[in-house]
Amino acid sequence: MKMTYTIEQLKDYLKKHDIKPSTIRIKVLEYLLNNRIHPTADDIYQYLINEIPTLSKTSIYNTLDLFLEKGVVSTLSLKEKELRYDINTYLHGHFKCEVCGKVYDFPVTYKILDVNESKEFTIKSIDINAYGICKKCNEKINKEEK
Amino acid sequence: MKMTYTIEQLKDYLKKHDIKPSTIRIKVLEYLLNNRIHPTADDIYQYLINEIPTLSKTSIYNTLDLFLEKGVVSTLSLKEKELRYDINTYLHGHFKCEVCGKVYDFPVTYKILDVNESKEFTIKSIDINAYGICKKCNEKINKEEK
DNA sequence: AATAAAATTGAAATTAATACAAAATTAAAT
DNA sequence: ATTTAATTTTGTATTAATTTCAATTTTATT
Ligand SMILES: [Mn+2]
Ligand SMILES: [Mn+2]
Ligand SMILES: [Zn+2]
Ligand SMILES: [Zn+2]
Repeated sequence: MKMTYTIEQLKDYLKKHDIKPSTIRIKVLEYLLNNRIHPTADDIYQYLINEIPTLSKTSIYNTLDLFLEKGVVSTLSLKEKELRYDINTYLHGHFKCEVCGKVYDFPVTYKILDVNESKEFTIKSIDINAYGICKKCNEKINKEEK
Repeated sequence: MKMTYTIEQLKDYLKKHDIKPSTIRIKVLEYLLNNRIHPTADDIYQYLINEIPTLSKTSIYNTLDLFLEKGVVSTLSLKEKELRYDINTYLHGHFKCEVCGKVYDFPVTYKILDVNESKEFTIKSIDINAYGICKKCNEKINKEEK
């Protein structure tokens, strides 16, 4: 993991979101900022257990629930059992490759928000989740076929 | 539940989707066609257990998995534990009211498919899920406030 | 240093979904 | 019609992500 943020920066990030900085919270935030792979709670746990041997899974859930409440993360409910977490809370779409399992971001134009014109609902958030095959996997498949 | 379909119609519906009609499959299909509320497997089970006292939950899962495989239903992965099923497999968006919990359909313009222009992914399906407050709940809240 | 508040842990409970073999039903073959 | 094979349904056990919650540890306050 690239070390891109100083402890002070991470602490400020949390404070700005009305979260008291603790060791675990800083580590989880650092992981999320440096690993933008839409990790699951377990992904985060498996990585951090190396750094904090006494770490419990519950602490990861506690931290992520708090982050969610304070708007530090958003969740991705893709068609899989585990919930994923995203440190990027700005409007953007997600694409899951059904071959390699990776989840990619893609830009979403404001056109999509035309939906919001509807008088029926007050929309607070929108998720746009696409499924298919990514470029890399497509190329691999084409190679094998020829 | 309004009886809108004859047994023969239900059988044909299944046959057209390459599914052998059985009692349970017909009943599940009938439920899905007459109750367009995006039910969970348990919703379907709780209703049908009254009609088929020997019914098992596994049969509901088996049936829904088969329906999914044959394209009779699509699934909704909203930010909740249970998966929901939709007999409407045409492109449309979903709105979940965070107050009453109901899931509504809304039309999706083809604009959204501009996303598909991307050279990075081959998109096979798109889910558009919105969250917020529905009209009914909004009105109720406004009344209480005044 | 003593006390209170907050954060973390660990074990147990919950629960949607899955696995799978046995039983029951339906279809095909004799 | 009876036997045999194929399919469907059931029931039990298992899995695994998440939740609950009381006990412990850490941090902040007096
Ligand atoms: Mn993202
Ligand atoms: Mn729908
Ligand atoms: Zn891929
Ligand atoms: Zn509502």
